[in-house]
Amino acid sequence: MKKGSEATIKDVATRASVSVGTVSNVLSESISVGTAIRARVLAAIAELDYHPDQVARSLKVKRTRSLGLVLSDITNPFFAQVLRGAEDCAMANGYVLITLNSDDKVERERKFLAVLRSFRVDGILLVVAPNSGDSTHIANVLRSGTPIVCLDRVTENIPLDFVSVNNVEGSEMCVRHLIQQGHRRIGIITGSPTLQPSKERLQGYLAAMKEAKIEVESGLIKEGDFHQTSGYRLGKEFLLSHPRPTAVFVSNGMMTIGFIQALNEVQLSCPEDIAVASFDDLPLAEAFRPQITVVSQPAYQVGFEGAQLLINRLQHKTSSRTPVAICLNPELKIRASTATRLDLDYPPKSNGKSTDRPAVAEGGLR
Amino acid sequence: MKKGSEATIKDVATRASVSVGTVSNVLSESISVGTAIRARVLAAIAELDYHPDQVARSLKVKRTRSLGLVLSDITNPFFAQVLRGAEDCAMANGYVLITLNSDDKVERERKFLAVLRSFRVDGILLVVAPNSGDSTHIANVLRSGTPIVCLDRVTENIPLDFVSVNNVEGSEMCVRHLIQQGHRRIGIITGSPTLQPSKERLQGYLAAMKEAKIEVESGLIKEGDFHQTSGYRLGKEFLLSHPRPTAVFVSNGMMTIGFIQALNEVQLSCPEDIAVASFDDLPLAEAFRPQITVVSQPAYQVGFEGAQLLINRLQHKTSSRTPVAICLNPELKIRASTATRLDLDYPPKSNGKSTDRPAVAEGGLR
DNA sequence: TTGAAAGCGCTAACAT
DNA sequence: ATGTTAGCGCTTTCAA
Repeated sequence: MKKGSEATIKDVATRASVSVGTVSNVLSESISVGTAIRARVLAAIAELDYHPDQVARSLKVKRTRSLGLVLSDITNPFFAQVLRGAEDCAMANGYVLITLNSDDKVERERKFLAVLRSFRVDGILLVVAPNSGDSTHIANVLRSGTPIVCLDRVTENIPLDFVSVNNVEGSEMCVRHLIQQGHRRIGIITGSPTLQPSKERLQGYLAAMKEAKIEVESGLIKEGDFHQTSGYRLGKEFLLSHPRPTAVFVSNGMMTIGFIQALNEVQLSCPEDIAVASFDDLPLAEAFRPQITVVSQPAYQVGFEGAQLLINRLQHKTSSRTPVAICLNPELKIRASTATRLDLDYPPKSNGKSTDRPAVAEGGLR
Repeated sequence: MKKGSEATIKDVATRASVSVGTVSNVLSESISVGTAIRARVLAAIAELDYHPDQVARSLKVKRTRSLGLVLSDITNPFFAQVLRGAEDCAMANGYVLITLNSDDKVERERKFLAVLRSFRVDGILLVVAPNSGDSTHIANVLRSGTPIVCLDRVTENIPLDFVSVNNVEGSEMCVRHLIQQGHRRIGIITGSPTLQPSKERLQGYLAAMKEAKIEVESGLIKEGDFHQTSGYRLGKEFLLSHPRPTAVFVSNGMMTIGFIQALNEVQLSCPEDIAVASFDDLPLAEAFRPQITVVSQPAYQVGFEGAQLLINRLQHKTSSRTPVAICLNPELKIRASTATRLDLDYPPKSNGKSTDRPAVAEGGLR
């Protein structure tokens, strides 16, 4: 073995005066080896600082003990948590994770899947980018024999294992809560309409409104893209509109940051002038004044269970041929941003309480 | 080639009726191949959906085209940005990134470095965990011939390439700004004293204070750990202390979130009652009311330049044997949280302005 | 320009 | 219990 390069199994064998097969046996621990020889081999391994070559091993055994994780953007705290969950599960099972950020671009997704195929990852965790119906690149991966587990969103055409959160129920709970607080004129900032969770959260909103027999004007639904800037822009629109909604449900955390920013610029206070609730818990949701009511997603768990599902498939512990769908429950955390209870009598008596809420008096309670 | 597994170069060769060597040649594009044959090979590749086996290739060429990134916690927005920078640079150069979260635990770091060695990554980007002087695991990686570039922090004993931000200057600028605003009684919440950036930020604070000839009482320095909860806990301590500091410099972003939380619980307003400045820009620093004055770090660039440096080493574009140190400049972004200018006359006239700032009158301006 | 074949480090089947 | 060896898919010499 030359300095400046890794020792090989052959170096170890030579130093311990045994055959490579024997070294391999002490390494694998499945085939028993004589105690004396075993000790010699172990000593040689330590002395040479030998680290088995996974590359060579992978070529031989046709498994790399690595998983791919393609997600939209690690900068989003939700996905950072998903990653931690997936990593913990992967490491616990001896797998290593290769993470790639698709930025929700199909071209990037396509390229990254190709890269992961070349690297021969054993399986892939995928947060699909919104695609325009063409998912041949995904189908091709499957045909090559590499299992895929979808996280957070499903593919349109291909039936796949997938782990997600009950978005419909989450936003339904949340909007129902707003309604219970007396709100009728409730706005929503949605994500891109091509994204599954975005659609479902809108759906939950609509369901809750319908349940309460509240008609939804089109102006109350504004289409964002799950990024901070759209939350800011559309927040501004809502806040400056007449009549203003009395409550807004922002359908993800990044947009909520933007919304709060808008709220601060306009001179309105929350929850007196307008109530706010958000999908996604954020470390800062509790730091804001007021603290934000949120639908909290078990993000870490999404990653962990996804990885577990994938690994089970790889080890054939999951026998069913049909896709497994795990749907985790979100949790509504009611905080100060929706604390004000609107008066349900209409028209409101001039008791002074509603003087600073013209929007409510004008259009909130029909 | 069987269905359910990847096609090999041999499959392609057979289908195109050429030798594997020829297929390899069209793939590498370095050796010219007859146009007709070339076309046949390309067709076969497409038909078989062939993806070259990087594992086999790596074994042969002794390079995996993968890099390792060991950082403390991807949940911290700073590191999420670092990752994006490193990934972009890596992908642009045909490398794939394997990211591992050490949680600043040496045992995890040790294990992960071993994993990365086994996976034969070509190089490693490392945000070192605070170690107790023992960095043999790092030295061993180097001896094996794998280059390491340190990010954000340096190792104590081993001279390594490294990319970081000028922490001393950053916090010095910031504290100097607070002093210019008339503050004298300035508190600081530090990170773990074992962490390089933490030490340096404290150092900058001390330098600015010394420069202004302000004596620093020990009570003004509180030791946190760069996590949200310590910012909250120590924030509470500061805010409830008598005399209270008139300004606090929180030395990282996570702790600032906690600090704001504390600020909201105590009935104090910022910047009137107390000014706040933070190391690390956060997406929410601008969303808070008031907007927070911050020392913004070029996090993305840290990752990008680090990866570039590493790749240059791998491709022998960086000839120097001695370690390269890149130190990026942070930027002070002055915002509303430090907007109030304290009266510099002492003792303050009873003009009503200072009545709600007993701490200033009592101990701030000596 | 193209083909044939050695060999990268490892595992596993087989031989001793 | 231990040693020997073929071969995983590829690149790269060398020969044709």
